[in-house]
Amino acid sequence: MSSTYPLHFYNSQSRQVEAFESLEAGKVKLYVCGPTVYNDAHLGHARCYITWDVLFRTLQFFGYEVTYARNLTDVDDKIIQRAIETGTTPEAIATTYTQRFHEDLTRLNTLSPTIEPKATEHIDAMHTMIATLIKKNHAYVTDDGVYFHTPSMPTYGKLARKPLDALQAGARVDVNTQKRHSADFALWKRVDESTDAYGWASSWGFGRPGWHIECSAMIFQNLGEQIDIHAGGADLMFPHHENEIAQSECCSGHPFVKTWMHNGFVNVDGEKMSKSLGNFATVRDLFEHYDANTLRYFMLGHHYRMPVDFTPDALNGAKIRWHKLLQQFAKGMQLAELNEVWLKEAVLHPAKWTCLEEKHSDFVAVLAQDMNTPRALAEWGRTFKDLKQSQDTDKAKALLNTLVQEAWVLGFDLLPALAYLDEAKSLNEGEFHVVDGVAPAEKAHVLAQLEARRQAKLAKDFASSDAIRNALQAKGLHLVDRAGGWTTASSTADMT
RNA sequence: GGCGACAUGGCCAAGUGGUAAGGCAGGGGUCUGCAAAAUCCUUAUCCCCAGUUCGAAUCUGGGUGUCGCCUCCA
Repeated sequence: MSSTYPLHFYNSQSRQVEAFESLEAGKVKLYVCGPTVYNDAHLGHARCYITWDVLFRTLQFFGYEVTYARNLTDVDDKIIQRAIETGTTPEAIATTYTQRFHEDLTRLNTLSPTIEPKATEHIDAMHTMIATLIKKNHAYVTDDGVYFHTPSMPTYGKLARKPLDALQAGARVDVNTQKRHSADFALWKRVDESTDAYGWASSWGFGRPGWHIECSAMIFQNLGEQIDIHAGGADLMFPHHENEIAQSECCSGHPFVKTWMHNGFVNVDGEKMSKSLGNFATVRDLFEHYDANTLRYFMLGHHYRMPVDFTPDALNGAKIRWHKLLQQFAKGMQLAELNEVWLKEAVLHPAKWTCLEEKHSDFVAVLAQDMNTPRALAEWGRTFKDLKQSQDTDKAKALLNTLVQEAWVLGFDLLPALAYLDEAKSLNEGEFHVVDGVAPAEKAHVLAQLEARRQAKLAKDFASSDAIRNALQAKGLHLVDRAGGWTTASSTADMT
């Protein structure tokens, strides 16, 4: 189909934008580091998974058959710590937060990855890799586990460009005297089974896997020894991804990842948002004030590699913009005489594009150039503008179809436009409308007031009509007058 | 200390050496009894200095500032 369209991505390893060529024609193996499930996802996580969701969608848009693996780290000291604190088991913590993670991501409208491997289900694969690394003299056994010996790999540090001697110079003193080199890292960590029963038997004693080996093993088992794209947060580049390369390449003897991609952070007051700094806003908290599309619009308004500063002002700007777009979309549907049934069908089956078509040209070009979503949003906005200025039913239909297809690539859910369609329809039918944010008990009263105001306006008793308007506005209701004297009232509270 | 990234209008934010996308806010017009909403129009020479070039926001060097990684972290 369109798999020949030239794609370009920034490769963190070469530090430049490269022409993308998949290992196997028409197919892409994509791996993204997933969460450690011990806490709710915050906005930083949301950015990560939205970013790579768009990459997943983009690759498909360009005709690739993508195998997208995103793991779950369900064994980790933090999970165990959390279990101890709350008097439950690590498994229970992992299950709970895995479920909550899925709920959050579903709400964020991310596509499910093709596979979602769990660390605890790949212990055997880790053991196999560790055994191979020991055999090849890249790892050694100590009293407290197994370590990867970094000097055994001459090219160690090639991703983060941190040669071993540079690491040593600036490194803080490592307390672990068992390690032969301060940069060596654990593949397997032994624990005392009598006091710490959460672990697995191994040739090197009862214990738990090191963090880095998990991802390598999950990739080897599910995608193979060589993949096209490995993505994750910029903070994972070192040491996590560096160590993955070391283990994987020393184990297999050939290149591990073709293109490394890293997303920038979400900052708060100029500082990285993180659990350790405690300055995070969870996705769940944000859902109380912002819808998923708004969060996505906010994120995609920034290039994925750049840092994003999280401020209420910026998020509100995205919210206002997004809802204007929905409104325009609904108006367009009216003009094109398209209904709810059409939208639901179009959203469900948007995949019939031909992305080289003229109508997609600018949108496609900017996405193909290192996934420039800010530009893509601008191009998308131009189509909305065309729609807004369109007087022609057929043209509007075509534009709406384009918008639906492009919304799919960016991961926006257009179904909320139906609320605006309802609003527009009800006004056409000649009635008052009260939308979100008005308590049911209040609604009858508000409708009565709106009718009284309408009568006053018809009688040109503007003093009375203005008095009613002032009273309603004092209650936090926002009035929008339409033709025929009809009015829509909505709560302004949800626009904060 | 080592390595790296970034610095664009009131705010947010793109930008492939050829003369600054888009959004929010603001200003003006239209519409409306007024207001709101909607709609149309509208606002920059790109941190500083030097250099390369016919030409630089875009390349080079030097400053200044901010952030990140080097420790768990998306």
